Amino acid sequence: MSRLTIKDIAKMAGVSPTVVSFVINGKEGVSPKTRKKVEEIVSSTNFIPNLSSRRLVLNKSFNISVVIKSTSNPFNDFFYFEIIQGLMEKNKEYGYNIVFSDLSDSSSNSSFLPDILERGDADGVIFLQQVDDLVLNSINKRNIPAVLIDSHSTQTFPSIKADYSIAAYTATKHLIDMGHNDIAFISSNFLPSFYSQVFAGFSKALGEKGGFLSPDWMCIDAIDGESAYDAMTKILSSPRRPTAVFCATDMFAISAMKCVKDHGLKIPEDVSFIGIDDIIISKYVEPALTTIKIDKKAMGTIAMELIVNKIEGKPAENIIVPSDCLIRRGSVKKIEYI
Amino acid sequence: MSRLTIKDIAKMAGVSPTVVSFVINGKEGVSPKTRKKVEEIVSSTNFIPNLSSRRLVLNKSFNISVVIKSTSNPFNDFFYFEIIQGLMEKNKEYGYNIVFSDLSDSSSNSSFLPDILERGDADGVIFLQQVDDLVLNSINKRNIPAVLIDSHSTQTFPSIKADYSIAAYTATKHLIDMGHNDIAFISSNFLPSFYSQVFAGFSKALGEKGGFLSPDWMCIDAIDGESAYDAMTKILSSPRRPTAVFCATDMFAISAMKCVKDHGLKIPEDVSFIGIDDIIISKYVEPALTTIKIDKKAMGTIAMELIVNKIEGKPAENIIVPSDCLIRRGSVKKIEYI
DNA sequence: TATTTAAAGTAAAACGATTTGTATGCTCGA
DNA sequence: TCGAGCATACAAATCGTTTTACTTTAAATA
Repeated sequence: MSRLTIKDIAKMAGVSPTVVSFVINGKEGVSPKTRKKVEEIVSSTNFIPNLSSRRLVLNKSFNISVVIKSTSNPFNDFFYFEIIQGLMEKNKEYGYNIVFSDLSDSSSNSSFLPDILERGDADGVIFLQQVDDLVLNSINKRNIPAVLIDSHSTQTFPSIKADYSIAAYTATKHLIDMGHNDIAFISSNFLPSFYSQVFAGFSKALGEKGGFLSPDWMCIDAIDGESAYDAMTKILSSPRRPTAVFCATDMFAISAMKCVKDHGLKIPEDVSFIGIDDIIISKYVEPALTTIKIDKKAMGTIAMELIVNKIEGKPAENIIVPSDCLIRRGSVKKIEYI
Repeated sequence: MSRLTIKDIAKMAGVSPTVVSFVINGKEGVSPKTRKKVEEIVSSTNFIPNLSSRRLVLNKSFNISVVIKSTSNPFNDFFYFEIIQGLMEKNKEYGYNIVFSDLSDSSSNSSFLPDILERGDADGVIFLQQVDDLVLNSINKRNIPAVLIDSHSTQTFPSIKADYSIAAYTATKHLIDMGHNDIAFISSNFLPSFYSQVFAGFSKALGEKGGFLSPDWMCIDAIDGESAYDAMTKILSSPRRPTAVFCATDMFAISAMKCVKDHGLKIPEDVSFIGIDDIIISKYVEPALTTIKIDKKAMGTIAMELIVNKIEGKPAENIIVPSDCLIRRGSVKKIEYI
């Protein structure tokens, strides 16, 4: 027994397929009486119109492609998953298929795009994290509705970003409020936009209080856990030791903390730490990491809204999610001046 | 300018659409000469046949639904993501769309299935983690090819499982080999199959060496981080203290370790710990957790193979992935008997 | 009552592929 | 030379919807 078609329903209701289609799609031109009759049959038979044929005639795939880079470091997985939960939750309102693709699979073709986009099998695409400009160019050429999440791209696409300047400011200010004056800085300059935001926020807070900024304590080229560890080693080898370390990401913070512990120092007694992101691990390291929460789930729900707007031809602006939520945990010591 | 169709290609090649279709699908009945001509035009125009129409005529969605429970605890995210990476990697060979759905969205309908399955818009489905029997019944009724990952269901579906009996045995044996005799046990009995495997492995190892099994140290009803913490509290309050704790999951281990630290005891000097799973966090806690690796990525790639076999009508057996890989880190102390 | 107008319903043509059945041309053997 | 047999190629039907253009029916107007 194969699935019911619209013709079957039409026959059962004693009307033409057109009427059934009208009823299902809530269109005008059907009398209340027949509308009701059709509706009853539709619901009693649990009829759902065949999606393949709708796709064909409407020239719409009902797919939204979500692109990730599986080659990135495992810490990103935490981000991804929270974002994805946001996407899926919001999508319940829309009913698209959320299709995952990995950017690395584009090696097969020449356009740098995942296969699903190449085939024209998605109504829109959401990119998680940083995307290559080559990819975005292809997207532009093909006129595919796209939304970027947390990307520091020069291209103009609707995007959802965190304000890392505010995050860095909030974090640094907290250190200062807790009595710290000698603060080290570990960040990445790999993404210029990210870096300039972080540095702006950091130095603004420091400037307000006339804090001390030692070149020995400035590390701007961390890129992963290892390099953050190395950066911390260098900072510890400088003549003076900072009382606190500001880290542009929780990942940097966790690795740098490990370095400090390996040197036999105590956190936060000897050195305090603060990060940005609030990844899941941060709650479980010893001591738990004080950090600024970046609400990835919210980024997901907003991304879903934006992409659907874009698909439907409505305007889709850039959104910046609040990024000043301080999560106090155990990695920052309050310095009392007696 | 809209996409090329098979008719356009046919016209350009001076043949009928039938021939183009045959060439694209590698079918017999086309002369080498025309085949070559068509192939050239197809590749020079980058022609890709419209998927929607293929779906309609072939009655195939080219979608595989991957079902997760977003309501589960955040630790699961780690599993999920590794599995998903395995799925996607293997899928490069097949070219399906990997579509995510959340089981909790089934509240809208009465069949307990995610919408995509309800609509008949997936050729198969992969369930991550434990699934309700109600759901599986619906799947059975609808004859949807399905594969279960790491599920302890009574129903018969092709599945990919870890052997937690071997894992527990390997873990416990390691503790014994390291000189431990007094070993506590923290597990969940929420899933009977999981529990019986874990206990079998644990007690087998203990039995071989005539180890000591104290009822004070047996906790079988942990369910999450909190309850594992509480279980550990109880164990510590017993008259004698174990030298090591076996935990059925890394999550339990990490929480129980926290409890031990909160009691002012040292790991592994005072108490040793071993877990099962090797989730990402385990590497970052203090001390890093010694554990048995469950290869989630492999489970993903195998799941993809199984579901495609099932879809294509080939046999798909049950697979048990090796579960005896010990990851030695810092949470187990070697007891020297002088 | 005759005529106009709006409302309700339908038949048929799309959408773009696959596939079946048929026609054409060619080679080969008798 | 004729027909059988085979390899190629094609026309047309099909999948299940949506949508356009048209027909019927009923109500409203004069």
